[in-house]
Amino acid sequence: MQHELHTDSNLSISDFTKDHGQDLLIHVPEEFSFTENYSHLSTATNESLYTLRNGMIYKAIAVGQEATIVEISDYDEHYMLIRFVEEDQSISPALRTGVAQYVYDWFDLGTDLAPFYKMAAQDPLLQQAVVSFYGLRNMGIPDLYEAICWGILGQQINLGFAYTLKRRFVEHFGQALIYNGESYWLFPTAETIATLTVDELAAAGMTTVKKCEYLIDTAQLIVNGTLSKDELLQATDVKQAEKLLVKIRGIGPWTAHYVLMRCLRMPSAFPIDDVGLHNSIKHVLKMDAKPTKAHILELSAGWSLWESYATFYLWRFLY
DNA sequence: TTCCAGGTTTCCT
DNA sequence: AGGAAACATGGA
Repeated sequence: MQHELHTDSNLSISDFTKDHGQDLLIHVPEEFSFTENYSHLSTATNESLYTLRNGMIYKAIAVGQEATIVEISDYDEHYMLIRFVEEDQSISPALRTGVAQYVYDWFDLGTDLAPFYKMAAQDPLLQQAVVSFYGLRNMGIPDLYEAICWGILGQQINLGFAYTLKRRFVEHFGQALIYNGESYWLFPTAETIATLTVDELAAAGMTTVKKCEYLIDTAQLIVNGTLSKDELLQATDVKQAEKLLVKIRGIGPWTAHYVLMRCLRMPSAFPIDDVGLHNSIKHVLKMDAKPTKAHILELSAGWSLWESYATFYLWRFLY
């Protein structure tokens, strides 16, 4: 798998961060626009896991058993600023490093987008996208359980309702950190959900019974170690990783690729069945009907190793 | 009421 | 392996 990743794994997070008093500066690559990523985040309706205010991002982040609330903002051309907002909280070195790692992963700062932009400039579907959204990163979901849940919740329902379900799930079973009287939520842990019953999830407003089963089953697989990021990363390629995921009830090809794209960061992950992707292609090419799968395969023939970024950029047209 | 939504499972050649 | 049918549920 390593040969497929666009990142340099020999570097550690400390190579990208520096202290700024109590706060932290994190280095951003050249092809990066804070505004563009902020604007992407602002398209989420009814998001329960972060808050946007005055150009700054507020989010609770857990690292092991610790957690804190951070404020992320644009600093200068080369850095973002991560501020630990809880005044009298002492931040352990492990938490500090973990937060930096999380933000680095969340914004996918390790990917060199130059080759993608070069390819996209010649691609009829992508050339407009990469101009319009220059500096946008594939903002991911670093936590595997969260990524799988979000995939499952989003299956075959409109996105607005998916956000409603996620909020109910988070606010019933997640943990809230309080700052200035406002709650900042951590996504429920697999450990928490693994012990619940379908009835308990249903009582929390998770109206689709099948989804409840899938959420609990996958939580148990993660808790008992059957399913992990390490296991998936050891797959030789996307196809094999997909096989590992699709074995699980509730995870089909779409969810598998969605998770491989947004959590495992596999460049070739490609949720080709995604109705949003279809609508976006239809929009960009001014088509009367949604493209067929065969047509999409043709259109994406030149995207090798950038399928996931291409998809992410095309989605951006939908909002 | 009908149709659609960031699909998956089941069942069928 | 690949394809059609069944399935579930809220919102427009």
